[in-house]
Amino acid sequence: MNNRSVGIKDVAAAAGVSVTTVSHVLNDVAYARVGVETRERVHEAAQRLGYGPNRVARALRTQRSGMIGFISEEIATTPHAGRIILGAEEAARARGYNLMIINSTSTGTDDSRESDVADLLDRQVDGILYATMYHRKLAVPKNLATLPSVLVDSEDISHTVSCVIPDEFGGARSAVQTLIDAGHSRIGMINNTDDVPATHARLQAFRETLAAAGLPFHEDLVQSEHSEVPGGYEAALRLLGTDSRPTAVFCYNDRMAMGAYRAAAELGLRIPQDVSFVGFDNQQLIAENLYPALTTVALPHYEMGAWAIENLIDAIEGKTDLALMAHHPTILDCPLVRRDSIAAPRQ
Amino acid sequence: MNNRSVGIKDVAAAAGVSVTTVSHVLNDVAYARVGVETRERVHEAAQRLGYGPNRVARALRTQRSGMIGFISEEIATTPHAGRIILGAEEAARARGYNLMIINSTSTGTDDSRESDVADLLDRQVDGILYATMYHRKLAVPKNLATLPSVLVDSEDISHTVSCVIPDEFGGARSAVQTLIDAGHSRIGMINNTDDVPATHARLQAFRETLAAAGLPFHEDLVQSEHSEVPGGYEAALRLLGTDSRPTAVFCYNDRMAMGAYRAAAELGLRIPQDVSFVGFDNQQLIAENLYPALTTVALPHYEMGAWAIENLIDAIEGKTDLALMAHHPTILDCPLVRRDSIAAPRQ
DNA sequence: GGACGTGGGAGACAGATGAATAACAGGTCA
DNA sequence: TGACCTGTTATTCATCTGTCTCCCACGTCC
Repeated sequence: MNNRSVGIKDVAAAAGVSVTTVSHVLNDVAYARVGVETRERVHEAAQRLGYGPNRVARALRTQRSGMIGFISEEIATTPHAGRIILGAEEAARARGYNLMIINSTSTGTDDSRESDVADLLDRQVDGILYATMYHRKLAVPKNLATLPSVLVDSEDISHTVSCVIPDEFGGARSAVQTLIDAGHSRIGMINNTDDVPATHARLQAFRETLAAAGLPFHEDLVQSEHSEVPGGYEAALRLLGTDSRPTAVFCYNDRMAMGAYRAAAELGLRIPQDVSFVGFDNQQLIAENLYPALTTVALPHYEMGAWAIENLIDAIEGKTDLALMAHHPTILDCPLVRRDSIAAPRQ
Repeated sequence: MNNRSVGIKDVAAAAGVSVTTVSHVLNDVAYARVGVETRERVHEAAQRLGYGPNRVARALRTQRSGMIGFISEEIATTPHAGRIILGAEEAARARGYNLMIINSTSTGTDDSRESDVADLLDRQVDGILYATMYHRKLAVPKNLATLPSVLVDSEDISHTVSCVIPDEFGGARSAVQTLIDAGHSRIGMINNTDDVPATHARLQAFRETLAAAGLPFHEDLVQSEHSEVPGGYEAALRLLGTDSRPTAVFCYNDRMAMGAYRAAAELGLRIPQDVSFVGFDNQQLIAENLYPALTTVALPHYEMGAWAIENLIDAIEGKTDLALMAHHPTILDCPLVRRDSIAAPRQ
């Protein structure tokens, strides 16, 4: 189909017109006046030869590469990256853009981060999507602001780059509310110990949602540990290993919930009959495969990737001004994914 | 640092020489003779202005874009994609290349696959890496063979495109051998029902390894199911729910092992005291977090990504001929990752 | 016969690279 | 002493593949 080495010249020769005319016809240039019959000859020739415009040459002339740089931290270590890439890639392709991927390390120096951006700049990308693997506030490379760019899952300390983040608070609220709606009044939380926005927002939502329902908040029903499976296990042991245990637990993430499941099993507690759980992150490998399957809150990674690209392209094409959104992050919903880990408390 | 809109012309003007001279100096062209003092002026000017060559213009002129197309199926659905991307990206960057990512669906038509490739061809990529998410034999898009390309984790039916795949057989052999070495003589296997190379190779390795150790093969100690957690659970119930149960089980993958863990727990069997397990895939989220942590075989996704890029670039730069390797796939090791799910059988 | 409408082409241009060549100092030879 | 050669240093010009801004040719109409 698409033979390499067939250029606009070949099409022009085949159609018996000049390259200018071919360009005009194929790009459907508004001001160009070309006869209907000529247009057909051009289209037919292009089709027959399998002509596709050389995007590199076009980029040089138009100063638009149609490429968007995608910088991601730690691409391989979390499944989240894949969802962001997918959302971004599909959105980009739908509008005729492609993605160039660069993997950055979260341990990199400012200089290395800046040179990652410089790399993309040399490639003449039209915009940059900068993704981090968990929600935090960071100092972006200085040169990032030289073209349209969007931060995914993080906030720019200086508020110069616009960003899109998940609604931690709302997600946590619906998680807790679901437990309340199921009839629970003594609810515990297993939290993270890291000082990141999610830790604080989810705890805050936990407290406020309880308060809104007229339920008391007990300090000792919140146990914090490192946000991995072993941490969840330890925290759950403390939380559930007493007579005054909660009948439901909101876990900081699905990994901690996985640890909590084991703690419950060891304590002889059945899920959800004896204790209900709700997680956060919707890591499918875990949430779908735990037994019983875990009800959890999904992070909108796909949606954030797509949102970022849509707005980036709008900015590139002059339809939006990203600077206007830079001061306040865009917040996307974290929907609850219902599975089987919640039941009414036993009387 | 890197200001956009500073071109070779600006450097030339600043250094008081022609653009050609700047090009010669910065590219360290062998045949160009430029005085030492002039060279210094050029370097100093380039440095001062923060000049970086416009890769698009260079690509047009040299007919080399320095970009490699990366087509992946189902980027988001498995963590494997991330490892391949990471291996590929790091290898590419180390040699001055960048990656353009395209997501393809395994359900796509031949036409859509061909147009994915055409997209990359229009972008003038120097080579293409085509990755699938599980090992199988497939018909590659016809236009893939028009430039250097490598298939990752799959084989080309027609043997025209070279490929790199995991050593399924060797990996399965070391898994089974480890069980034998631990003292087990009655070993079961939980297999997949899909007709893919891994299913057959792993079963074959299972039989041959038992035979090599002088152990008998019992038909009923191999149970097959759909290769997900529920399948593993069902198969394990059949395998372990009898008096003549094996003392160790080799699982087709870590997800099936996860299901098997639950079956063992329900049957009151302790791992590894009553039954040992070994998995396949090394899906960290599962293998590290099951209790006890799962000993398993790692698939060399990172290594396959890196190998593919190295050989692709060698071919692009004329250092290798990929066609020579096309007839036989390159096979990479699947190392065993020891954790805590294997013990000696009880007397 | 000049304005105007229509169909299409010539040539500059984007930012680099590479082959060919100019400019010049110094040396050689008749 | 002038013609010629040589080696060094750097420049000019063409090229890569499209796009885009004029500009031209031709007919027609008042």
